[in-house]
Amino acid sequence: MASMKDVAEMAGVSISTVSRVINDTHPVDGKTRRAVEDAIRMINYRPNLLAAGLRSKSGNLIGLAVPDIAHHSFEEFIKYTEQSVREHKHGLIIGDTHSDPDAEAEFIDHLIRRNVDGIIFIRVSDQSRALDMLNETSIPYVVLDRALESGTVPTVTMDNFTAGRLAAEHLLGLGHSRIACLTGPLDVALCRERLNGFTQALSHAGHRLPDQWIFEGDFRFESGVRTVELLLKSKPRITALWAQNDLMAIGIIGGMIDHGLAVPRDMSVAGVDDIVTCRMVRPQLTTVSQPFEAMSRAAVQLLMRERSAGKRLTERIVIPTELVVRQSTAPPAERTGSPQLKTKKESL
Amino acid sequence: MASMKDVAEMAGVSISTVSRVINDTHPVDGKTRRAVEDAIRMINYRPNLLAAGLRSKSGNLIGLAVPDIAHHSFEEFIKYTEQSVREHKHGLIIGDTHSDPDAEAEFIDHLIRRNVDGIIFIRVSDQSRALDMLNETSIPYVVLDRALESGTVPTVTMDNFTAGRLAAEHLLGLGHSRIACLTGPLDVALCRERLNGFTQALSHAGHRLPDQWIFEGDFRFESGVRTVELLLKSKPRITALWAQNDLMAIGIIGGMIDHGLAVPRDMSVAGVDDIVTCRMVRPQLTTVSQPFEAMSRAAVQLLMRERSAGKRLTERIVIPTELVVRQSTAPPAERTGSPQLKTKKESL
DNA sequence: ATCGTTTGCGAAAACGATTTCCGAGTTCAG
DNA sequence: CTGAACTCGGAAATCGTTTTCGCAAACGAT
Repeated sequence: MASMKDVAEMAGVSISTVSRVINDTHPVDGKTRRAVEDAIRMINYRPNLLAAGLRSKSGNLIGLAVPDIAHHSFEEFIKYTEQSVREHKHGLIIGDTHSDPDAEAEFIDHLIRRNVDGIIFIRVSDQSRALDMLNETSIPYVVLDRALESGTVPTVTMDNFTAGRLAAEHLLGLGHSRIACLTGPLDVALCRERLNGFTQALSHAGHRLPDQWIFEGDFRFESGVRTVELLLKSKPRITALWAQNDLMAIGIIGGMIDHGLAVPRDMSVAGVDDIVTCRMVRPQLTTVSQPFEAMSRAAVQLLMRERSAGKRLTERIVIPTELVVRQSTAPPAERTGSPQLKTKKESL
Repeated sequence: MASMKDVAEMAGVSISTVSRVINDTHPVDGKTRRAVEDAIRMINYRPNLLAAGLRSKSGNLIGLAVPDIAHHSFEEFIKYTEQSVREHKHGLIIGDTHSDPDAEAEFIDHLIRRNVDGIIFIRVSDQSRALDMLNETSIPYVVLDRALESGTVPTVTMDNFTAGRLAAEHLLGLGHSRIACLTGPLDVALCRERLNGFTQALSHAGHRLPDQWIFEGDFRFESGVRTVELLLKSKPRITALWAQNDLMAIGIIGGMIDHGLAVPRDMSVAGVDDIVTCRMVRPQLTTVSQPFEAMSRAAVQLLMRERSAGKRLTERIVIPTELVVRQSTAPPAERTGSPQLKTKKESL
């Protein structure tokens, strides 16, 4: 591989000058500059990023820690983060933590050793060692999608409160009043936040959300399926359900179909995220969008700003969200006299 | 950050010895070794990967070039590749090429400058510049999932021929004889390979696959939806359809439901890949599995072997596949006298 | 005419590891 | 007892950049 030295020799200048031409870090005479550029092209020179990073203490890298790479709720974060990182002329190094603190710490250790310029966490846990490790360095980091309790960590989240409110208002608007909710793990702040928005909108409309209508899930498809079983057992006669993410909502739909029930006929279902799968299932899922691209961009930009500011910023960026109406929600069916109810195998 | 020098001083040895302890590259006396290890722990020393990589010409990195990070058919490749790479104590740097040769070349350039130890392509195109660039270096690479025409490139693929055969045999076994196929782009070798296995199994059973029953798609969900429109226009009276990937198969199911048709009642549908979405849609999709994990592991291992062999290997690894039967396939319905046919809005 | 300031460039010192070379002491076979 | 081989470890070169320092020439303002 050709090195700067080769370029310098070929162009008849010093190594320093070559570096200056490449990085535009100091004025260089037009003629000299052209000579260097020609030489670079001539011998197909590629600046070595390890050497540059070693000296300048910037690996030209961003790290991305994800709890599960193949999880549908994260794939778009990964995609847009990569895109944004690349626009900033950096590389993206990705690590799957499997939600395991040890794996996470190991990955962060690896990143530190690589002189990364910043790290993005998707859904780090509150008691993660990783953030402590990073606080001993000067490496900027951002937590995406999950605000932490401690207010000192920079985060980028969607407007979770409004998400809950939008879902509730949509269902209320269709005429529903007996509405249940399938939440994520309630020890996670964003779930409580979404739930707050949801209940507040309900109570504004004069409705309550009794505790028996709140189901706690784990954000995975199976949660939704299992919740249908619970519903069939307790038969709370609800007419609509809002799941706090799409995967669970799709699980609800699947579970209902498995029991001979139909959505939205027998129950309206809505979710959160607007993952691509929403358009693949039937009925297509009504949902509140997670602004994946805007959030990813904001996270990368925050990192870059933090780097150039040279100090930790503790911003909490909140990206607005909106409702996407599709097929899984409709006005509540009349409970009696409806002919199809008679042919149903089961009912809620 | 502490450096080797600090460790050496603290342990009262030379830098070389510290390096030898860390890399186990030369015998070191037990006492000295312990002194060094203590010092390392004491000052929380982390070897710098950039410095190490610069000198040893190994970035401890694997690059992964993907046409679309958020595409469901790839996400499991990404996940398992990351896992396998990490087991080999390397980092994974990921790039989305958007199937664009320029973006791809730019990413490869970036990787070369980082002294990566190997590169995995998912579905590189035949006329990609990237492979030429790499052939000028000594960096090993592997193409995952799509065998190239030119036999000199190391590849890891599933057994595409058998995939086609398994799909056909399954549908034949259920009693179908009028079976259509929705292929991927037919200029792609693996699609023809799958089709060959499919048609061969059909003809072994004494059936033909007429040209009008072969539809060419692009591996995306919308292809499936669109194909249903075509089927409704030409009404070929087929009873089963095999799509060459799950996304298109799920599109078929969606399109049929949109037209008041049901799967497998009105048509059996099968796919290829066994992505997680298969279990989320209703009916759950019968499919031929893509062995994501085995393929990813094989690709990473091939890279590592190539590195230690010190020369290009041109292996073509083929991983076996198997049929996964779920709900979207069933024996063909009787075409006449079937009561539900009368209530259908449309029919194939 | 003089004194700063800017422009333009080279020499050389980092950055933090690995690797080569070498030398001193031990062990062991013949 | 001797030479070869092995064990252990230090000094120094090296990887390919960036960055600091210094110097000379040109420039602009007083």
